[in-house]
Amino acid sequence: MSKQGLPVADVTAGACCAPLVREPLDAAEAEELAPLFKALADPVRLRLLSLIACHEGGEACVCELTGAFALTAPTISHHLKVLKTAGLIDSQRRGTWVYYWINPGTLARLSAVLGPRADATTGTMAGAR
Amino acid sequence: MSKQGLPVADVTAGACCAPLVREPLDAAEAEELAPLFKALADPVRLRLLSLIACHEGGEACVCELTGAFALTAPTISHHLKVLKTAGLIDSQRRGTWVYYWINPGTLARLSAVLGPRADATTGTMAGAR
DNA sequence: ACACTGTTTAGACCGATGTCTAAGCAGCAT
DNA sequence: ATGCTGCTTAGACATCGGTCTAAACAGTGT
Repeated sequence: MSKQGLPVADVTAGACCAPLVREPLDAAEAEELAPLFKALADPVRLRLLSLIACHEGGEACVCELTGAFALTAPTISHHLKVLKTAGLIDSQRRGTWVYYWINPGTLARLSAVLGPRADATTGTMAGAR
Repeated sequence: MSKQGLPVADVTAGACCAPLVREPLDAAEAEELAPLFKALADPVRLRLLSLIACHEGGEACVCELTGAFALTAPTISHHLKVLKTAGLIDSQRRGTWVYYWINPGTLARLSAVLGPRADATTGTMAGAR
């Protein structure tokens, strides 16, 4: 159960994850990372991400998310789109409802970039470089 | 000396760092975290942070940073201010030059929030829960 | 076919943000 | 004192971003 326990394996992007504090980020990496942080740079989106990740089964229906905020459905939909475009979540329509789940690889990558010795990414670097 | 070697101890905010994916972020935490991610949500600031962190001695003079970008000094100054306001870096004037260094606690906190098992924060949670 | 519910798209509005130029402040050196 | 260099502040300008309402699209059920 719980997709959150998975070993993360899938690190979406090609660029690897030398922590920010280990070697200087080159311009290209920075351009690539900034939009990810931008997607996280909103309290509503942070909570959405968290709600989705923590929801039983590792996925949540939009209707369950909308209720948690004092915002209209279109606004929630907008935020979900931003998160999805950034690659932080994925979605699928199932009958009437649309379900969203987290893409753990993207999250892990960000954590790795910020972390002083971000190894939580598990096998991704295996001590290399 | 290198302030970056410090044991991090100081995790600025009171709210601690249950990873995003472990339990739902409440509104207050989200409001508090979002500005930190916003500070990171710009390629120039990401590179600045990285340049500062990686610079020998753990600190860098503004004049060394400005050269790395095709931007005017005021713009760099602005970005440094944003990072400083967010608590990601600190600075001190020393004679003619102003030096900036990273506040590793803030960075570690963010990494912990994103990471599935972000332990990099060192003793902060010590395997609890 | 129709109506009803859930979700997204389109467009408008307004405040926030990145960049610049011009000007100010802080130290150092002549 | 005066000027020179390093850095920041102030203000202007253009763009981006979050929110809303209105309307469209997708599925289900009668």
